[in-house]
Amino acid sequence: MERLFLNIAISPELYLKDPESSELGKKIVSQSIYLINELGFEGFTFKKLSKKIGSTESTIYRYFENKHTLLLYLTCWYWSWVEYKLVFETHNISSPEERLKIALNIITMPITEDNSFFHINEVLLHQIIISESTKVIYTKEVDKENEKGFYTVYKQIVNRISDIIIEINPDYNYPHMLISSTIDGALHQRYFSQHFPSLIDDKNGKDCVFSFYTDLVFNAIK
Amino acid sequence: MERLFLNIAISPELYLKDPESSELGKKIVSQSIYLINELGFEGFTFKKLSKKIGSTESTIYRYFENKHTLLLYLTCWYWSWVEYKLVFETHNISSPEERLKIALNIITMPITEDNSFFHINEVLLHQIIISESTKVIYTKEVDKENEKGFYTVYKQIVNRISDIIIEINPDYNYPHMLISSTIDGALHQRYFSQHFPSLIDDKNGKDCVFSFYTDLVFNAIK
DNA sequence: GGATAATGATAGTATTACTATTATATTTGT
DNA sequence: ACAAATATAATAGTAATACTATCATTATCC
Repeated sequence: MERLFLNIAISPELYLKDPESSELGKKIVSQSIYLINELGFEGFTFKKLSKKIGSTESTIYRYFENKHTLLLYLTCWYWSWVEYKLVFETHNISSPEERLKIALNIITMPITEDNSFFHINEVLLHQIIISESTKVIYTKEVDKENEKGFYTVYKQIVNRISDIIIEINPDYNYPHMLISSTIDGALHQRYFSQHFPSLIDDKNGKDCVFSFYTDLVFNAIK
Repeated sequence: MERLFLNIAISPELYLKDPESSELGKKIVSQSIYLINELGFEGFTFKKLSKKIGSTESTIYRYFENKHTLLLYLTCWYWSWVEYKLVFETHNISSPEERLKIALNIITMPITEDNSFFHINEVLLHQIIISESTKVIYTKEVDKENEKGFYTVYKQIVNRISDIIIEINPDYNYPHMLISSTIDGALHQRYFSQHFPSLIDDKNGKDCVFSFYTDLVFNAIK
């Protein structure tokens, strides 16, 4: 993908001070990605992050309410980036089957290179989405956070791809469930391939997560 | 399901003292289920649990190393119970298609009644599996815990159902991935139906999670 | 009835997840 | 260039969490 000047817009309710507005803010975000990967979300603290970036705990608290909100910020960034790729790469392609293939590629394939659009390492962010993002949603605060619109980007992605499915087969009954279970399942399968390889069927050389879901989706809707 | 005298065997490495061996132990397990549901796993502490059961923190620590291990114990119990149901209900059924349907029913349908075999409320335990069980597996300790065999029951379930699939269609390439993604996807979709209903396609009266996955699996393997 | 084991009561520690205060830089407007 | 505003650093403090340790008190078991 070529280098572009684009901005990923994140809901201002997710931060106290926009981390994009200062060098320190960008450092908080970029270094948190390394640290969460290294320590896991449970082991990650603002104190450790402040030490890593040579700042203080209280300064980080001026940007983010707490570490949960920071993780939510990162996941929103990720899904906004995925949505951008989705729109960009399916643009001007008339065949809905072709568009669906591209979409499945985007949501199920591993991120292998960091495009360095931003101060954000996309490869490591993807790894956080795989290993830590369920912790954002599985809390007692989901409904409150959902009302605030923090999950709308994710829902938009599901809706966009569902629309392609309905275009291909208007009679298919479960487009949303098919896509949300593909998105989340693909992340889950990547985690499994890292930790429970016996549950992964990868005989052939191809990326089995991608081919499994492509096969699954096209068989389901045809 | 009829009342039976059966024991669910849990790896002794999961506890310091077997909670099944005393009334207090059973109380710890049974009441933890209510409290985790009420507070969420993050809000749940041994201190609060000890207060609820009229005991002390240190006593609970004599049974379980920490709250993570207790949750792991609960999930192992749940999957052992599911495996038991799987074996029992598919027994003596010759048609693999029929057995697959039964298996899909067991892994995707909601638990609506508490059979009271035990001191464990299965309806609430299922809710914990839906809302909290990802937290057991998505930690930095997965590999270590996997080596200790804490996830073998889950893997056995996947293998059992995969075997049925191979019996139906020996050429299907992704039996393990299909089943693990169905098991986890069904839990995920139940959570979504509780918190993100717009992503659930339930036009007809039937249980859409069950019918979605039945449709999906049979189309994938045929 | 004495030994053994289980539980209760209490105390203590390091860490976490913050909040508050003040001092020192840095930026900005004029 | 200089005052005013703002951002950050340094430090301290608090309540809660996740434990560990000790010792007294009850049950139970041979």
